[in-house]
Amino acid sequence: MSDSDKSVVSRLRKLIGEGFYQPGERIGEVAVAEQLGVSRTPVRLAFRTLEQEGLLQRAGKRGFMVREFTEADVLCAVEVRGVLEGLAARRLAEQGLSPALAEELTVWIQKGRELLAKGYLEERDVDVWSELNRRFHETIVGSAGSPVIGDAIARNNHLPFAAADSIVIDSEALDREYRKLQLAQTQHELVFQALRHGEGARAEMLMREHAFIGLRYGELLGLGPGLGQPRADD
Amino acid sequence: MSDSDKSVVSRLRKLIGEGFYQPGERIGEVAVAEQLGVSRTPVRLAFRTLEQEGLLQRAGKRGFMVREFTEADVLCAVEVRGVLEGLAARRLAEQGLSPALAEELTVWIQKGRELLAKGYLEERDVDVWSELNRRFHETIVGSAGSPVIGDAIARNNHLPFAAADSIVIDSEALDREYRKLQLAQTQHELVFQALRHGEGARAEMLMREHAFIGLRYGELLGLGPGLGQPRADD
DNA sequence: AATGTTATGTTTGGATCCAAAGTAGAGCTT
DNA sequence: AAGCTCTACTTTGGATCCAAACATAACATT
Repeated sequence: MSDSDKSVVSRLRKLIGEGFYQPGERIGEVAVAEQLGVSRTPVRLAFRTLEQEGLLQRAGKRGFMVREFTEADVLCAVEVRGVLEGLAARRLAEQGLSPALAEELTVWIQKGRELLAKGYLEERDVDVWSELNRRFHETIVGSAGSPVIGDAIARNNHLPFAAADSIVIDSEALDREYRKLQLAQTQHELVFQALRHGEGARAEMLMREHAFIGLRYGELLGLGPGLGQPRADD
Repeated sequence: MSDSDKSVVSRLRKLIGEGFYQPGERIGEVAVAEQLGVSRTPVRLAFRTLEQEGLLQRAGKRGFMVREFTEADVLCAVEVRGVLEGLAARRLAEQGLSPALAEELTVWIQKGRELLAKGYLEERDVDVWSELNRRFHETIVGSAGSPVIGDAIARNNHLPFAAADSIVIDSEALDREYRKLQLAQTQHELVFQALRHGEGARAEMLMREHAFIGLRYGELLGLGPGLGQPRADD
């Protein structure tokens, strides 16, 4: 995929994620091509990619439409990531952590501890957490013995609300986010503990539960049973 | 996707699955276009689709190559299907089976019983089982409350060895296949039982284990610890 | 007036053309 | 002789052109 081709896909992904195109709306090749200032060819290629990613779906015989996602879909996508990351964690626990891998995971655990040690959260901490969180998850999934699991997770993460780094959202309420990240950090440490001790089932269930943190921790803070907020970063 | 476009994708999928192109081999647009008797455009579109499906991967800066799959990948893909179908089953058990759904599942259970009642397997029974097995799985996954899980499974099933209907293989050894299908039928009935009683965890674990049937039952028959055989149907 | 048929317009899919990027090979220089 | 550079060829990506399919609207017929 060339740079500009990739750019068409990601620009389109961004536009869809931002709700520029209404869910259910028919989306034409020419319109998008003009909008993005390219010819129809890269748009046609991008449509196929986005169809596979699940952001677009066929609109009858002709053309595509923006896929509509319900709250149930969001919940399901998070659960899917949970079971897949859980599978990765269990496999990793069963095959045993190599010293190098334990070292690697310790790094991200430690960075998390340092980030939260000062007892509050700053604006710029958000990116740091996002990065270390991503690396922690990537390391586990990438060490599960086959890229197949990671691929499945990556495909699921194309749904903009399902990705693991869609946790941190509200830069305005940093104290609430701090408590959320504290819980996330604890969960990371528990997963690591289970992995080190070869406790496959425990690692799996912890990882599954961890997936819900972006979704359900709001209830603990009295925000109601909603779905949390849309993600901030991309 | 037009008919011929779809045909290019599926014809390519078939060729790759049959090992016509060697894993790791660079695959060029012009070569494939000539081979299939179409222009480069539909081939380019198909390559994007197959890349998303995981059958092709980028070969450096230029072009694609056929993805290579190890035994570990095959095992992982089956496990991925297991946890996803397990998730669907658990959700279904937790939300409760509607009478209509129980009725629907009973049909496929019953058809399975009838198929196996005569005590042996005939050549033409293979297709019948393949169909009812597919419908049983589809019904469960399709009723899990969101298409997201089904999509994830569908994407995983693009790996030719991961699909649920890749169970039945060896039309030469029908007595061995009969015993395999007997076990599969029992597992279907146990899953159904768990679903009816709202036993989410049990339904999940049964469904997970059921995923392995195409892979591991060979060991029970003294065929060695291999991966079973490649699938027969498409 | 209502329905069916035809014609026109819109949109997608396939083919071809052109440009850009990359790779390999040959020749030159040190 | 070895390494570097320049050139030519291969291959991919983007744009445009043409054909086919589908939808819509208008007109005619019952």
